[in-house]
Amino acid sequence: MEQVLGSDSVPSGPMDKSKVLTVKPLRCLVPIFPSQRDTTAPQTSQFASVPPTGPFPPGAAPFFPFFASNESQRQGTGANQGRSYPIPSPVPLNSFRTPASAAGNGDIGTSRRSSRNRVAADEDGYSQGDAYENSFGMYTEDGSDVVKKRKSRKKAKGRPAIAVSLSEVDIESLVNNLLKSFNLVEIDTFYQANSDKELVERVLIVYNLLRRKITQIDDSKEAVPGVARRPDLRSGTILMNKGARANVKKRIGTVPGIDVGDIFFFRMEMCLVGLHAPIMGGIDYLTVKVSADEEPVAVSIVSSGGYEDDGDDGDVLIYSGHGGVQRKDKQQMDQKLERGNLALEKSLHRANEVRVIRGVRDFASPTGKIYVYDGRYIIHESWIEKGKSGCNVFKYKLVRVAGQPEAYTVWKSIQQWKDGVTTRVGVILPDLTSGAESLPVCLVNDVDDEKGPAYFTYLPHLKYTKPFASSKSFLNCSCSDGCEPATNCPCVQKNGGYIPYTALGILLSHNSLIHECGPACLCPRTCRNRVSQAGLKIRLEVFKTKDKGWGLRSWDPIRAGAFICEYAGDVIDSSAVESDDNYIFDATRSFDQLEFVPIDDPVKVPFPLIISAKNGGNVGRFMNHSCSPNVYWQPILRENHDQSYLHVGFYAIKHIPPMQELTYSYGMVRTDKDGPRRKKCLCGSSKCRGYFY
DNA sequence: GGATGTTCACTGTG
DNA sequence: CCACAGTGAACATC
Repeated sequence: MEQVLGSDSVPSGPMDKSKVLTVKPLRCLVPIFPSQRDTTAPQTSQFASVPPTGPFPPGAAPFFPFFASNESQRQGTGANQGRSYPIPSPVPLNSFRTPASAAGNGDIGTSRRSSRNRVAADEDGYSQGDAYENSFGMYTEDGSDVVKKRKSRKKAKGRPAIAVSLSEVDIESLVNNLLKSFNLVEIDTFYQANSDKELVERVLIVYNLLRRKITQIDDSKEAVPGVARRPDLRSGTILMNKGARANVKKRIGTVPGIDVGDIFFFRMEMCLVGLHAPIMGGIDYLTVKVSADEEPVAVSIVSSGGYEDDGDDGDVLIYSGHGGVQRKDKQQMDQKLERGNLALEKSLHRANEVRVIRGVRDFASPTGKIYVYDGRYIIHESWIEKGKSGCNVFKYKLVRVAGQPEAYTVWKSIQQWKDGVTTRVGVILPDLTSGAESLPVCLVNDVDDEKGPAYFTYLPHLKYTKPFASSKSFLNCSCSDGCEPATNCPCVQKNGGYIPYTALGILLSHNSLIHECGPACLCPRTCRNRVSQAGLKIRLEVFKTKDKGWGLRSWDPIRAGAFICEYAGDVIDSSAVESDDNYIFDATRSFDQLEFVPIDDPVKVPFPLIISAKNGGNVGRFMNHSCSPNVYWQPILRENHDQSYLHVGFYAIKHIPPMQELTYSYGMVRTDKDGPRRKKCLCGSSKCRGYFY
């Protein structure tokens, strides 16, 4: 009914609202002026409120010198300095980021080939395990003093307190190692304000590594009541204080390094990369100078679901303003035209773009949410409605700017495919595994008329004719309820005292050999330490790519670290490799250090495993190569008395949105002398080597 | 009165 | 359920 009000409020401006509201705005409403610019034009810094060189928000820049000295001081005393692993010393500080301004033409990434020279270093082996693991294994005492300390630290913002608790020292050195590995130690101020894809990705990956690691540590302690269990916030604060963040400068419109469709699993992630700054609030805005006056302008909103409604059109969003809820007693009251609400109002009149992030329920983790960046919207109208309690609520109608890649609508389509409401176009087979997997795997071709890949037998698991023999005999566990962290279960011990996975089956740390429970272990199939044995958890599809044959992608969003599938097939001897076999997985190849996996010693594969999936295999055989992959593999060992079964597990490097192709690096043949096996690479990445194995 | 430092309120989340 | 943190804006001090 109020729609009537809404429709005529467009031309008549804000007067309606001030009439309805007795509240006077915090800042006066200056006269409306037309959007002074075509909104499709790039909006780089028209409203820049922060000069590129500062002054900087407190908490970021001023602390760099401090941390730098802290860093060098720590060099000799850190918890793992005594270890023999080569410290990734001053890091390949590839002098890296000359201010992005200089690279105005966006020619990034061409100078990074040098990471290759690290390959030579790995050839003489190393002890297994990684620095992070080991540095933690030593201290698992309680952290009861941590709580108090964190409070008192708040005063001296960002200053690392004198080490009180051993585990805090550990976290400090873990963080420093991570930051060094990913070249996030002292980010150029301008680059920090105006970032790019590289920085965004590195920040996100470090955030997730840190968060998972802290989760793992928390997990291994017995629950201390009162200790905050929010690794998401804790790791976020740490990175904030260290300045390891991107796009600090707020901006209207597109954020460098963030693509429409990108997904996030925590509010903190969006905060760290400058997509949406408020850690809780739904509306982000900045203040712009208008002659002598200032006014707020909205930059992004998070719609956490609930009230969007408006039927099936995924390009329209009805958004409610904030406020109107008494915090203490949860009393409802009228919303006021201030802060975010005022900013949205201003954006409406200026016809500014507003980024929209849609929160959707995460079915893999019912308590969690996934945030989908759905691109830029324009506010078309606003009005006031009476809420349930009879109080005034602001409503804004946003319409998606045309010409952007699909994002949220993809999610809607997938949901409909799953529900059987609509059918996927181009389906050749609804389940190419014929029921061999716990979930169906669709075979789809919507690009040409090829009817499917060459014949093969679907094998859900790796087939061994003979396991690797071991000289020693392994203990099996007897955890009848499944293995738990912080127990003396032999399988947990083999993993350095931890279970390598979270309760959700997310891999907790990179670069370690994963010891899963073996056939003789008495724990159930559902044990947390049998993630790769539990079958598919992600709804995958095999699809025809434009130019790379068949490929693999997912209907479900995938979290960084999630297990995707193993590489199934027949374990063969190196002498049995046929030259026309395009489905070889060869763990003895050399694998370039992945850019987004910590620069640590890579895991040594304990046995020379070669798998052929030519005649038989699983979905893993369809995953294509890429020089900048979103998936990587790790060896998994399952032991059984004196036998070892080595498996290859695929895990997500980063969060992967639905329908994005899954790729990993096939590696290089070590003795390659420009041999005949080289294949032209079509990955299309800016870092493409041009060929693979 | 401009610059800088401090405190507080506001915002849902996991 | 409830502690949690970034930010803007008001307030305080230089």
